[in-house]
Amino acid sequence: MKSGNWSLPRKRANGPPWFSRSQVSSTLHQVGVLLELKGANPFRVRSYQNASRIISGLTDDIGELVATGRLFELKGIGKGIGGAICQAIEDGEWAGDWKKLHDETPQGLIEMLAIPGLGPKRIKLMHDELGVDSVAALKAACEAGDVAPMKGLGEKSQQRMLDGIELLSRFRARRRLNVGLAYGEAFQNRVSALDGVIKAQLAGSARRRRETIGDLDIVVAANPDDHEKVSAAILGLSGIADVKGAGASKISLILDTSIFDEDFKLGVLDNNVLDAIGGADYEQLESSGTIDAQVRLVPNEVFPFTLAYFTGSKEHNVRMRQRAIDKGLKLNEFGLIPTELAGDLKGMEAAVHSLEAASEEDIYRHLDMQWVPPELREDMGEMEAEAIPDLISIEGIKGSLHNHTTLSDGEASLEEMAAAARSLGWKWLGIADHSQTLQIAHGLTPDDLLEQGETIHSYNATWKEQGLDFRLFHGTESDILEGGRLDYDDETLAKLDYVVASVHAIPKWKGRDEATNTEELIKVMEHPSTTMLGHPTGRILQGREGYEVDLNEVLVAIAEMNEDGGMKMVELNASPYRLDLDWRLCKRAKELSIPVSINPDAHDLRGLTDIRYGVDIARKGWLGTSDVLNSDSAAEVAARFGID
DNA sequence: GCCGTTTTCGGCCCGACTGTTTTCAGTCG
Repeated sequence: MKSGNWSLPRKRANGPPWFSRSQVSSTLHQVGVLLELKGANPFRVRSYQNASRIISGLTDDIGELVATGRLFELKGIGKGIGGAICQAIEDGEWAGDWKKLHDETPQGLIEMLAIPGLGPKRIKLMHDELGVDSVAALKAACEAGDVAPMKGLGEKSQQRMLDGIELLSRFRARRRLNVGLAYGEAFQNRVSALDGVIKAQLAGSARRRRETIGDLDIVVAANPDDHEKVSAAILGLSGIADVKGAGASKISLILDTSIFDEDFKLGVLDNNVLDAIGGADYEQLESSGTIDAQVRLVPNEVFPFTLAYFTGSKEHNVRMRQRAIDKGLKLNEFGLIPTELAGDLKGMEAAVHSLEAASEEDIYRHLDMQWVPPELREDMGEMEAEAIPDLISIEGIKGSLHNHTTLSDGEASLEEMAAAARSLGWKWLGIADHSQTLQIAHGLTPDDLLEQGETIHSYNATWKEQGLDFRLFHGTESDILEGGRLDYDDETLAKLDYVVASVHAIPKWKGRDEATNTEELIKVMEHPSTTMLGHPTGRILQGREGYEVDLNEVLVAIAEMNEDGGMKMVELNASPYRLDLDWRLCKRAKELSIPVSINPDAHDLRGLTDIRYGVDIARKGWLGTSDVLNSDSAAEVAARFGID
């Protein structure tokens, strides 16, 4: 989940609150992991992980929760954890035993957790018995043959650890949504086409549209008589680099890029992104990449249960099982079984007594619930919600703002971008090239910018005459300069349809504290010409963390500006390298009635189609048609901008 | 560590697979 610095966060310059919500959440997560490595009671570990998730999903101000004592009303926050949070927020001091845990645990043990097939118990064993305290030390111990003779281990375990270390060094454990989905959809298509397969569907984090995906889960329905045949056919598919395990109902594979029908290509990335993810070497690495996949083979009548189970999330499943238990039912991957009929029967044997379900909808109905779209299954409010909203879909997208052309650092002309947007069925397109300060991206001078505006207006006039239902909007992606200023004079800005304000001087912003960054973002949003905040944290997924900022505070400030009839928005940057605004905060924007603008930030024609990842994340953030600017007609967008 | 029409200790979701065992522990999802 969280990566990066494994130390307790330092308190901010002025408080209380001395720490932010996200700092508290990641600290709880870390303490949970450290406890696990220490061999603590697994339920105690779970309490910390639970609390971490609860805190990360909060929208209320944490300082206020502590001050009012409402923190303790949250289910899952009790005397121990809640007390420690209060102490941290009010006094700026982390609990003594948390500090001790951090001090006593070697950094290397945490890194070892990333080795596939190696968990906290064995890591502790290696540390206690062999003094292993790093990935390198473990590798040396395996190569020296010190691991195999240990009790409960053997040659194969030792080799598995070496394989795991090799895999870790070859590729990072998680993949971005676009890459994970590309593998997943290719694999699903191949499996679906096999003889004897009734249906095959991607589950897991890919189906839930997490921003990164660890491995693929695919659920396959086939008649039991065909299972052996189907299993053999799957193992015979091209695109399989290795088979890690194969049982009667589960096959564990490693896929490589030969699963794709065509060569694996990344498309055009902007330099900012490319730098953060490792430059030109990255494409090479990705094109020789692999991904793990788990296949579950089940009879057709069991399929909905298995699909729901392996879609997860784990947290959602725990809540679902609990709900089933409350109704005298037992829910697992084989069925939903009345407890008195289940008795001591296990797995498929108990499943013959299951309530019937033709689809996931039926499972939820048996539990008196509305079907929950997979994107929402994170135990982030979906279990308590009175109604599940109608989520935005790709069909509801009529256009997007924040796209680039050859005038700045894009690779397609204005005309080409407009034509590509029309071919997607869009009714409008916004062009927002970089502003003058960003010279590395050929930021536009005021003259170039205004000339681009003239061109756009003349196209619009021509299309209107021709009766063509398409319109361009003219904007800029203005850099946010020192002191929260925009990058053009007010007179120039006033001639634009809209302004996306974004931070690009990332190192500078990362070198400052949260309060200053938050203040400057609010300042720039207050400028009358600013329409929306672009990629709000500047993060590059698996490349770099964003700058420190209290986005909740920024969103609240934007909402206040809108109270006076303003129409300020926030961007959900749809680039799979960004997906920023984070989905966890989309829900917050919705609560505050701030329109979210899903923007592909396209630098070429193919880049426009990145909108799909933005839609995925918007759905994950509970956004419906009315919450998203992109579902507006051109006339409605114009009205929001206050233009004809 | 959290929770409780179970008010105070006992339970906390559950199954497959692997490798090591000869009945089970560790890992994963």
